[in-house]
Amino acid sequence: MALKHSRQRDMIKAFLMGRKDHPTADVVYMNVRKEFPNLSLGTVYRNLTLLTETGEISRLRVGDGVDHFDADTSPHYHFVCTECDRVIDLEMDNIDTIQDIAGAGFDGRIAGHVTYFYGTCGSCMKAPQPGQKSE
Amino acid sequence: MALKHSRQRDMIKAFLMGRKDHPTADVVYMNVRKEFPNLSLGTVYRNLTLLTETGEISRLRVGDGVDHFDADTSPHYHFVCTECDRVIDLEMDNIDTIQDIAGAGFDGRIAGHVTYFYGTCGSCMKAPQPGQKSE
DNA sequence: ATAAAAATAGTAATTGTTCCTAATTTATGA
DNA sequence: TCATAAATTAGGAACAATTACTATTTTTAT
Repeated sequence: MALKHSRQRDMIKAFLMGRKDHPTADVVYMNVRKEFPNLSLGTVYRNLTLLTETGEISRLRVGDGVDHFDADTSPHYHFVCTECDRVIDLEMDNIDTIQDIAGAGFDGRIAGHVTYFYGTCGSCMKAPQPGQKSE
Repeated sequence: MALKHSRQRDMIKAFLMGRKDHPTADVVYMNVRKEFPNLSLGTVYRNLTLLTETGEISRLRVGDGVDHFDADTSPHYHFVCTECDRVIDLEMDNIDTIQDIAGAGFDGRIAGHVTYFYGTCGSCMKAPQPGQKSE
């Protein structure tokens, strides 16, 4: 089970590191494929899972039914725009105290939490009507 | 489009109200079916969505890839046990200030947030090894 | 160079969910 | 009470995201 090197995995990780949005497996596939035409979607999924397991990237489940991936593994939170569906990094103070608040009076052990914020992003607030759902 | 009454919808809602765990569509289907043998899975999904839209129940996306439903629509948080997968209600103080913390220095408008806590629940902490995944 | 282990491409299968259609139920009101 | 229209249903097909399978190709250590 010793990890072996693979060009595909390198490309996938490099692609993710070059983006500040949070692409889905399909977006990774579509893009990496441009330079690696016979890349397989299964390979993308397998490597995204593998990289998640080794902690090199992280998997984001923001509730839209599709997994997003983030090469920035430092602890931070995400905002999901309900207009354009973009997933945006938030720079904000630590809120780990919510775990203490949640743990008070709870008989189990709280190991972590997942939080995402939603609303309207800056560009959608400025922008007119047209929903310019990006990808 | 005026809502009409339906026995199936009543049964589905009644079933949900009688449970304090947070069943998935399939669990609802399996159970309501016992008293309503020719219930269709599509009907369950459609009504769960409908009830969610009218605000009578709420949909929970805890990151396990399956939607859970909750007849308790009062604002509260959930804990997901990573051992038995149970989704448990938490009684805890308000943490809405996290939205202000997140909003500071963000150029969009934050309308809400979704948070769930995870760890080991009380009964799994007491219990021996065997993963007794319930449903 | 060789051979074992790991990874790949391509495709099939699975899962959770939504969509479709003809038949049935529900609400209305003559 | 009966007819009618609108909403809902059962059942199954369709769909989207993801995982599993398998023969072939790469990688890495000898």
